[in-house]
Amino acid sequence: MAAPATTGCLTFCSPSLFTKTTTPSIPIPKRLLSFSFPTLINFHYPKLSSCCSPSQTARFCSVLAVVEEEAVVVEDEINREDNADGNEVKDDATVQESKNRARPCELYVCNLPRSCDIPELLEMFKPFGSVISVEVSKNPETGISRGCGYVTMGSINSAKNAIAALDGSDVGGREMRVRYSVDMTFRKRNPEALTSSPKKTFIYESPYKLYVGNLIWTTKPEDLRNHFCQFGTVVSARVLHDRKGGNNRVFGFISFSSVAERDAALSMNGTEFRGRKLIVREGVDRTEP
DNA sequence: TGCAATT
Repeated sequence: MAAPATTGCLTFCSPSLFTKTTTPSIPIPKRLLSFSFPTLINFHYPKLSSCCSPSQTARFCSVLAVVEEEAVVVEDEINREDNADGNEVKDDATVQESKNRARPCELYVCNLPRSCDIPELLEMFKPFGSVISVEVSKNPETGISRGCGYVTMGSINSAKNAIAALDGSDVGGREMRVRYSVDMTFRKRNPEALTSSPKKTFIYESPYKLYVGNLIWTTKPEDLRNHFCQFGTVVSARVLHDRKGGNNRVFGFISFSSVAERDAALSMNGTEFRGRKLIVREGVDRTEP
């Protein structure tokens, strides 16, 4: 039997996080999740086995987190003691922690070709918003992909868009499935859970939103994002198609991380984008209740 | 290598 791999790579986003995770009591953060920090630090763990139990190591060697732009650690499950008998005894704190594990932007991806790895997955999801993390589940002994993985997006909106665009699409001859990830701790293999959407609605778009009209038919969210990122951090980009009543218009919404960025982007009104004069004005907030 | 898979 091949020895389990002992290397992994985690990307951190702030110095304090880095410091915290390198203390002996909390050797490795289990999860990387959303929201902004300014600094990205790459940190490699050459010897996971020296600070984790074998089972924990096995879990970890199948995970490689790729973090772009923003992230923060919210859990340190790896530090939890293994039960000596191997029995699943969960204390109240553990149960509570799992219940609190709201991951509305995390997607479960399956039916991937075994050859599909993190960079390829990242490329597929990037057009739909900032990608917080990409993981591919692998057999720790063989290192071969299990054909499924997790992609955490930076917003519910980008998660939704990614599902809409990517679920059922062809990846290497297979029909890739993209669903919201669900916590399997309490409801193992519940088929309904596969189609469930997050209970909690967080922020779909930032309040600093603009309407962008008069787009050409082929405009994609990433085109909008690329065009407007010169003004700062694009939180979300959406493109809508309206062909009702003889209309054939394409418009979109773009949101920024600050009012200053939003205001700067207003200057695009009347400018040309792919042969058409853009209409850019303040977006009406129609966030769902 | 696969028709279900959940870190």
